[in-house]
Amino acid sequence: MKILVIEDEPALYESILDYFTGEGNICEHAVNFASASEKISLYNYDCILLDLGLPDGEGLELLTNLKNSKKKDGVLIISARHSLDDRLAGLDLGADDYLVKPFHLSELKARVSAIVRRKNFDGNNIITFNDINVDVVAMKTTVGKTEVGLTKKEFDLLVYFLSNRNKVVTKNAMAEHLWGDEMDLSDDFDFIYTHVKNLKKKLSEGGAKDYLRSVYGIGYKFSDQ
Amino acid sequence: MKILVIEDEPALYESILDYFTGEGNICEHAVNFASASEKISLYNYDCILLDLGLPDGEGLELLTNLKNSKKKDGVLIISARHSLDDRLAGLDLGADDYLVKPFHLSELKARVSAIVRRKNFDGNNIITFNDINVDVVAMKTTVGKTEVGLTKKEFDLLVYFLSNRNKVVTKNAMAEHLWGDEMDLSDDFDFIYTHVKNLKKKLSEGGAKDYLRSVYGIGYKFSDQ
DNA sequence: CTTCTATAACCAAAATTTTCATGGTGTAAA
DNA sequence: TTTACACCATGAAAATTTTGGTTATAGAAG
Repeated sequence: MKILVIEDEPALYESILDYFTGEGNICEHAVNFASASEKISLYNYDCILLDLGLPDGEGLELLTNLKNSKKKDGVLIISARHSLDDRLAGLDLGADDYLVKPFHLSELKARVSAIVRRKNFDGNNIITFNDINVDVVAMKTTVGKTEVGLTKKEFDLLVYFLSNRNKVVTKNAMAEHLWGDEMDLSDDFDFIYTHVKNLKKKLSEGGAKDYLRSVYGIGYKFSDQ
Repeated sequence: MKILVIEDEPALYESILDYFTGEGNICEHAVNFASASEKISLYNYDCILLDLGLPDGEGLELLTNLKNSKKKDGVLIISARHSLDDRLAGLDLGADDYLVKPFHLSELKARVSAIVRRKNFDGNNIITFNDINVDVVAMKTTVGKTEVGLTKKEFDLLVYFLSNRNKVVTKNAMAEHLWGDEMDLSDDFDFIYTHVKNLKKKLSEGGAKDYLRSVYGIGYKFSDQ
């Protein structure tokens, strides 16, 4: 994921950059209107984090320019101004979301992810892994040309595996992803085995190879070998 | 990976401990300044999770003491204080990151992993030693192009050897790192021999040279000669 | 009411970790 | 040099933990 951070306050942009870089994203950075404008026109970003209070220009103008071009980068406004007017002005001009300072980085991340998901699944909403195709919008899964009917949990599980292909996913992570905070992590979640088993069974009935391996003591890994 | 959780609120530290233990890590725990201070001085941790609001002392002092010693444990501050000043104070004293409560456990895990990666592997997921490659995220080990399947203890042992390459590691240090304080250090841990043997066997079956030498009366050394 | 889905409970199977017994090896002192 | 002894290596078996598969039940959806 590629992100542009437009922000002049060093303490803030450093922590944002560190954070998103640490998450494995590509981050760029602009401290003023001029360099931001140049970067926006030259490159494409999955999401632009835009601070409204820039030293040499009005941040909203960047947004106007962006929208006048054909670009479709996501825009998240971050600003200390918390009046409703500012908020509406930003959203009216086509920003995807608005976050008031100060905020938690995890909050910021959640918002950015939401924007990117919304944008990406709009056009290209199919995840592919060899002969497996998953349409996340139509919630349809095919192996080769045969469709396999998955339940919701099975589907979520598959999407999670596919977006973490070739990595070991722990059972904790699976539980947190599929069941969120409702699930007490000290509970046993043996029933994950049942969902995993059902998913494997349906995939193999559809004719897929056995991509999913268990990693003893840790979790699972979805990969080629 | 060995982690120390310094936190006095039972609900929170229990879920953190459950989570990280479930991920296959060694976790220890302190509820106050005194015991935290003792553990920090006696042992080494990959990462210390430090809550600033302790009942009997100022958490930041622990950080100061740690930095004054030669230790290089990673430190992640977790705190309810979300002012920028608090944040900067912690980072100025040498903390590696700062996370504001409340947070998601997966978020915490990501931060801890990032810290450990940065410290131990130059921010890289892959550790290399001649023909040996270890991907700590995919949990995959290869010698040349052949993959060798290691168990968790073997894997941890190898990672520990590789991050202490060309140094002699004592058996005590190995035991402490792989088993933490569940293991009474007065016990004999002869079974380390077994794990070492199994690791050596699998590596040599994969075609690796015999990099691991025992150092009589001390421990082992993983190196070229 | 019927059918499908999600969770629970249970036991069997598999993998890992630890224990144990035995013999070999390095070191230092006699 | 020899000897005693602690240390290390190894193989096999026991103990423990984790996973797989079956079946049962509750609850939602149709």
